[in-house]
Amino acid sequence: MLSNASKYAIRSVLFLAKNSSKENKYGAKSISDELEIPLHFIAKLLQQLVKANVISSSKGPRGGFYTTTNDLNNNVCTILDEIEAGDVFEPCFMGLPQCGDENPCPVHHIVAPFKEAILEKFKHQSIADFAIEIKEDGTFLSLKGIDKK
Amino acid sequence: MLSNASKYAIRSVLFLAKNSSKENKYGAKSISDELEIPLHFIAKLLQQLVKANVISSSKGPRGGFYTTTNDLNNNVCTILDEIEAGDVFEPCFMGLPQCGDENPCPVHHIVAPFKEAILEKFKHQSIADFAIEIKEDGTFLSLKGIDKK
DNA sequence: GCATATAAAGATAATTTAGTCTTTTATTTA
DNA sequence: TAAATAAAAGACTAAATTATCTTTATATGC
Repeated sequence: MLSNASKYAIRSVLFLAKNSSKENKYGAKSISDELEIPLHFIAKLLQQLVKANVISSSKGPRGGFYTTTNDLNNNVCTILDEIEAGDVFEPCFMGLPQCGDENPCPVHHIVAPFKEAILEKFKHQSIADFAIEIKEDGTFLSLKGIDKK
Repeated sequence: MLSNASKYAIRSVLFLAKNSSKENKYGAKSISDELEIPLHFIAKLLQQLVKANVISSSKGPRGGFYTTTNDLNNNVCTILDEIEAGDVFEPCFMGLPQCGDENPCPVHHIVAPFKEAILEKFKHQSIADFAIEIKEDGTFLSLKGIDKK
């Protein structure tokens, strides 16, 4: 459903939202290490997100990527709009060109509520709120070094 | 989540399950037309499914693809096992290598129930039952010629 | 001001997925 | 038995996605 690029981008932004500040920046290298994402790939994506004002950056020693309180007003869909070509959630799960409530594919009744739920989160929850939730719930953006049960 | 190949294959098999019989076969061309799938692409997939005993075929005039009652005992996951490399539903929505109930990503609680629901259908409902349900519910495998609302 | 660290930019390469084309083989029917 | 039809098989092409590499620009600290 999401491309690797989108997954990488979302996790990176949420990571910065959770951990960074103007005084505490993260270089592409450390994000790459922390989230186990190919360095040059995530570097590209981060650049793109800076240009789109989703995150911020500064060059030079002690430079890196970070989020401002203003950046945090965005939501996850802002990221997707930047990375993906079209609407990621529009295409029918079974590939029908015009699947919808009126003309449903055989799994529409299962897929539609899921899409709604995820869209609610991605569209209507700010990055800031999402990051707070992640802190509170203790969910993960990386499982580096976590021993699998 | 599903590749085009999988979507094409699933729709084709369900189409045959719903419409075909030993006496009423469908050529690759008519399936391609009916479901609006590239001819040579679906031809390849159908061949693959015949070899895997998911559907049946016969060559020559009045030949084509069809399903036997035995074929119909399969389920959708049988198709996916044939077309896709690994488990389509295993990968985490956010890309975490070991996301699960113990170590959930930030959307695991939304995604997991969906995966369960779709897997229940794809793994535990026979193609036969699925086709019956499609007939009863009037859901669509193709929207060719349906006027969009 | 110089060395260094880091993002920015752009070119290139590799892989996967999607789609097409051609030839061969089997079956049916006249 | 010949002609027609349709699947089977395999080679090939195209496009999208993923990933890498190299160079340039900019800010920092000494």
